[in-house]
Amino acid sequence: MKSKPSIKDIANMVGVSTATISRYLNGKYQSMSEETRQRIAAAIERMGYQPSNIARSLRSTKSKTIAVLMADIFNPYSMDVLRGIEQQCSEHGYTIFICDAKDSAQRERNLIEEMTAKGVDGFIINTTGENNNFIKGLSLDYPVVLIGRKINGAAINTVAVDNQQGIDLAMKHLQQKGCRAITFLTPAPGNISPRIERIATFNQIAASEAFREITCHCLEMAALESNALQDRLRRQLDTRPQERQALITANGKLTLHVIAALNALHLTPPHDVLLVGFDDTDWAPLIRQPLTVIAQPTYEIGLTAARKLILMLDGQKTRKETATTLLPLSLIARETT
Amino acid sequence: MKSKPSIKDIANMVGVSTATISRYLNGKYQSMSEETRQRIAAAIERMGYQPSNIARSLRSTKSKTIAVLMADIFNPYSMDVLRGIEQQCSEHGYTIFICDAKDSAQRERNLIEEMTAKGVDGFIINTTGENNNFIKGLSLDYPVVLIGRKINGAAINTVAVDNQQGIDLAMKHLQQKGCRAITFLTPAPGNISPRIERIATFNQIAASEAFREITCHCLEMAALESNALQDRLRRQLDTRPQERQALITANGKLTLHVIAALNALHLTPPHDVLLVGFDDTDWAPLIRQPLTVIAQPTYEIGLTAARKLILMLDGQKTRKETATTLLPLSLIARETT
DNA sequence: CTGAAAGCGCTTACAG
DNA sequence: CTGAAAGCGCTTACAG
Repeated sequence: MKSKPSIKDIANMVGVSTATISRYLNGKYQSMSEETRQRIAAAIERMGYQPSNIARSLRSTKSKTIAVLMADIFNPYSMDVLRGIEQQCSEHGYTIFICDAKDSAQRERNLIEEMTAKGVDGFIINTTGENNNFIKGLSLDYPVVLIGRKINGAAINTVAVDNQQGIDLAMKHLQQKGCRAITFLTPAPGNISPRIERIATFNQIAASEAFREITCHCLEMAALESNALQDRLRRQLDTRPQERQALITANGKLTLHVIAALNALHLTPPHDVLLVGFDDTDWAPLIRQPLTVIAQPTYEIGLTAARKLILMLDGQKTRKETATTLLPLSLIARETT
Repeated sequence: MKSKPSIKDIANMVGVSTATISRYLNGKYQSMSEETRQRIAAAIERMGYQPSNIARSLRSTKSKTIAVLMADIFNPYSMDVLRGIEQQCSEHGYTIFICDAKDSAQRERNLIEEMTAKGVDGFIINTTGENNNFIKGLSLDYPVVLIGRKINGAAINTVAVDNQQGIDLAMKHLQQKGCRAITFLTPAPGNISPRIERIATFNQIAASEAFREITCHCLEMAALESNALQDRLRRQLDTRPQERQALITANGKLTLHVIAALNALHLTPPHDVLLVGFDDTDWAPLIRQPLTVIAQPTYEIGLTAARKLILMLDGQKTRKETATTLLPLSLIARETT
């Protein structure tokens, strides 16, 4: 392993000081002669020299890296969001550390500390919802953009989705299809804003005049293991066996489990029960019955979040506009409804 | 943004030199008095001091970071592999840069250079197959572990899967189900070793005595867009309309497209055609007909690769054993066959 | 247009 | 048990 050349080697080779090489590296070509510039270029080329980012970071206290923390990276939602973030960041010369909190608040905190120690320039966070004060504190020291999940009363830039609209879309759709009973299946909301918003909107619409004739239930699913889920679904659907019933599932992962349970119960949408899921996953159109879905603009969420953070990082001023960007959801009607 | 305390601040606070603080940080407790040690601990705690990893990296030329390059990160295979890598790395104090080459050789090269500039300690690479010499060169300067895709004649540690066995599993299974025609659908092999191996094994078994009565075709799919694929499949299946036919798809992404095409053609497995796919994706059991699958031990692949690399990094000697670990595939029979 | 010099925050022989 | 000092590879006023 031949040790890599440093700025000093290049300086010696060209016969100038390291300062000049540094200027070259930073594109300050006006402050050197054309000849010097060309000789430096040649030497760098010949030696295959690459400046050390870590040395640069140490000096400039900018590392050109961003930490991206996801509450659960293996949620299909997260994957697409990451794609958007990645695209935007690499375009602007930022590298990202992708971190998975695995739905653990403790892990989330550790990761944040680890990342500050790594010297990242900023954070994009899809939070577990359990570290609100911690993250508020972080946002005082670092540029932070929140994704999907808001933190109450914090002046933190946020990119989220219009959950009211999403639930509205789903319920109107099902109403139109003649459903007489709608059950909303959601994970326990915890401190997670989109879950809270969706549940609140669901209940609100359920209580509205327009839905007087429709029985609405919100069901928090704790356990996702197959038997419990089957039991729960069977009981729920048996309540009104004669009526046209519908299920709304709050995210892609949950949908997958619900479909498995439905299969096991030999219940086929839309005949036995209508089904609308949040998140347009890649398998949604191909499932036993292609799935009607509330699609999140996942790629755009990631893109927007990254763009915001980069604006904060590169922007002339500390752009403290702290806006919450609300992106729209859309309903894609397929065979399950 | 109050600037973070440095080792100097702690040293001043405690009234010792930075050398002593550094020793403390590196756990060299034997070389300081119990009292000093406790006072340092207290000061660090009080100030919320965190050592700067980038400064440490600069000094020690170890960054405790690993670059993970994936040819295509949005392949379901890649996701699970990453999970295994992540788990193993974080357990050993390594942070990973996840990079997506997006199937571009050029991008792959750029990423590698970028990562060396970032000062990573080693590489885990699922290569595009187009940078063999480049990666061989890299492996001379850095610890490298290859994932899934081998590089010919290179002394590089590799974690791969037993593709011969996988194809064998699939074909025997289909033979047993009474198929008279088997078509293997694969992306163009390029320089990608598992594709080459699977195609070779397929042809080899097809030519064997045991398969004399079975018509076997290997079909390289260039375009995945729906119409072209439908046409191609229709033509292939129309060849022998009277016989029991089967399809083997070479990876999860391809499977998804094939299923979509089959749906469009109103062909339902296993009635109209049997279907075995490589990769046990999360949607595989839930598809219109739960999918028979050759499952890769994806998580284990990632885990093993990371473990190998860490052994090279942390190991006392440069363990140049350069073994290729071959992991077994398994067949999960579901409703499509 | 260019260089000398200080310094970013650590680590590590060396000396005591 | 502890410190002074050099140095990792850069950048950046400052001076010319």
